[in-house]
Amino acid sequence: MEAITIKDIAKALNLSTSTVSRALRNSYEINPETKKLVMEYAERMNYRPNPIALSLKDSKSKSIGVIIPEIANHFFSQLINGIESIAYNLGYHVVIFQSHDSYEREVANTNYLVSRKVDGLLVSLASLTTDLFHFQDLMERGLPIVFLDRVPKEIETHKVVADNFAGAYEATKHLIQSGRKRIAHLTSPIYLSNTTERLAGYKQALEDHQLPFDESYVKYCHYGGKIVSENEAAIQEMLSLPEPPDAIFTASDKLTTGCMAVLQQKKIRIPDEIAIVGFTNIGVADLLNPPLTAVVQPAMDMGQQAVELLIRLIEHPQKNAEFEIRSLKTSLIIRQSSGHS
Amino acid sequence: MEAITIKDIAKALNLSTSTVSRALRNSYEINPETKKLVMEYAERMNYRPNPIALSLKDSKSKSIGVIIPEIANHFFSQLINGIESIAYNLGYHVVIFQSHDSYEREVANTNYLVSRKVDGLLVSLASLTTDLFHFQDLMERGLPIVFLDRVPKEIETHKVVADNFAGAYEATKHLIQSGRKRIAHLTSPIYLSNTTERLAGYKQALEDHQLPFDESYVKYCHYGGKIVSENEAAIQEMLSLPEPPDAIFTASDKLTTGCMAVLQQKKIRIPDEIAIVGFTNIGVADLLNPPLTAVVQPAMDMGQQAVELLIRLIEHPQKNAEFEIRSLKTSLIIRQSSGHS
DNA sequence: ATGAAAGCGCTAACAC
DNA sequence: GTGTTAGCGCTTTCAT
Repeated sequence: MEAITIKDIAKALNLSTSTVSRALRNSYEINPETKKLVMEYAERMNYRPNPIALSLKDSKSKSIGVIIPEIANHFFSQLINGIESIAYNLGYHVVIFQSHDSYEREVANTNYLVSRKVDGLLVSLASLTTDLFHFQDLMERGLPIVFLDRVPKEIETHKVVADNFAGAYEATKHLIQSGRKRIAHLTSPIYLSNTTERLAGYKQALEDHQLPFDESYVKYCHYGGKIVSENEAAIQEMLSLPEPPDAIFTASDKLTTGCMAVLQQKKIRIPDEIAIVGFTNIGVADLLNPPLTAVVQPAMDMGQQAVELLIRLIEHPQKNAEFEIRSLKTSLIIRQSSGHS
Repeated sequence: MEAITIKDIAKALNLSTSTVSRALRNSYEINPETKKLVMEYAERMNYRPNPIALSLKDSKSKSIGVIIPEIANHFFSQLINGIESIAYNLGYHVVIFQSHDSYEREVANTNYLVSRKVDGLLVSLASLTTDLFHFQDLMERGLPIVFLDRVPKEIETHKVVADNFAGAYEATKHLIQSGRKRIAHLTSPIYLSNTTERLAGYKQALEDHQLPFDESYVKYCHYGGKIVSENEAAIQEMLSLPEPPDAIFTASDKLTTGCMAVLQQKKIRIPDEIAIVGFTNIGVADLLNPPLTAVVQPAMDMGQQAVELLIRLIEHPQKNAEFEIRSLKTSLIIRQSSGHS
């Protein structure tokens, strides 16, 4: 186990540690011969600099913290995929925490990551977070943060999101053009940027096609579909309306599959009785019954762009910053659940 | 940003750093009054020990490395879920790497993690790994490693697996009892422990029920279903047999969904023409067309038990060790794809 | 009961 | 071109 250190090399070669250090970093002031000697020996002994010592030295840990609602979710696991791939190539490692959509856990994770000295934070907000002090405070103290997917309006920094408005608009328009008149919207808590933007796209599509907007067709699920009963209740409410919907536009992975499950269990035929379009990155949309029409987010790409921005921020701190908001295109994949003929 | 250090406390309180250090660690040799003073001040200033300095001191990083084939996969993301939850509670953080089932990436990740000084490794082997030197070498140098799910026969250490034999046996038996006679098996490369064990369970079930074992009914997918064409080819071969199968037992998430996709595209009706049982943790098995009969692994639990074993190994290194192999029960969830009437 | 000093591995300012 | 030294934050002998 005992790893070889610069000191060992110095001793073996009868040099000082600084010379060795400089040689290894290919400093111009070192004699080429010495350099060669050192490098070859280091290579031969399989020397690896101790990253912890480096971290202690310049208080950089070459790691970034990621706080997301949950891992076991198609969208987020693809996001992580993108994050890891880029971070790895840029020499950073990634520490992942799940908030499970709880404000308290989000705060706890944030504090922990900061105490572990991450160089920056990548965050997708918990659905129940409304107070942003824990992030604002850190940013003021100079910690780079980039938000992605679920982003706060109130904080100025880089953000990477899907074009939720356009995605929702397209989904709703598609349902309208497939002949649906009473389109409901099953969505997450209104605090989320996602929710607001998707709701706006949905409304705009209705308006542009001369359909009335009816508040009672919009149901917010506090737990974003993770609690079955909540899901069921919301859908039951919709179905109990004097004019029940003939289509539902669902706003997330869990909400979509949850909704399909409830309809299936109630023996409501999709799309005959109710059409569905879901905002989801589920991998097997093709294989569902019926195959699911989906608004797909470029999750990998979102993850990649977010780390890039974060690492740029870490390595070139901006003073009076120009912050970017990147909005990536979603794509509507039409299958049978939307009843398109 | 500037975090408060022990030195700051010492200066503020007119004490030496060592006294402060001892007071904070509640050493018996410190005057209760001083102790109280220090602790209160530390609390008030929100002092947090610098974990990097601690790591450098005793060359423990309080982090564990995880190497798995891929994140964006139901089984593995649940596994990570379990791992993270326990590790977090025990004060460790988790660094995740994906091998993408490539031997080279597995080796590269291993080396990287070791150079980052993780305290231990949790590994699920890449499907193409046959040479285990990179792990053996580390273990001999004293690095604790625990394998899970895809484990090597040749290495002696703790291992956590699903009871693959029983799971496969049960799946196959279920197909037989549902009236199927020609049951094929679509699986991963034979090097994987999983593959061997599931194959054995499959064989045993056939034998116990007086059905012949026919080698041409078993297809190994080198890339485990991740390359569509390979999947297609394997299934095509099965279908072209003089006596094509009337059921397929698939050995993994990707293989299962891939198989369903191919059958669907070929307009082969499930389960009428071909029944399917899949070894998979896919979350929406219910919603598939048809609903999928599945052998489900206790992925969360497997992850949790594996970290526990690993951390135990890290904190109480065993000399002439007794190693555990934990084999956790799978459960067969019967739905329509297996044609059970 | 408290302080001084060394050391974990590395870098960099400052000698020479 | 190379060596000496101090310092990153903390723990831990060894003095007192």
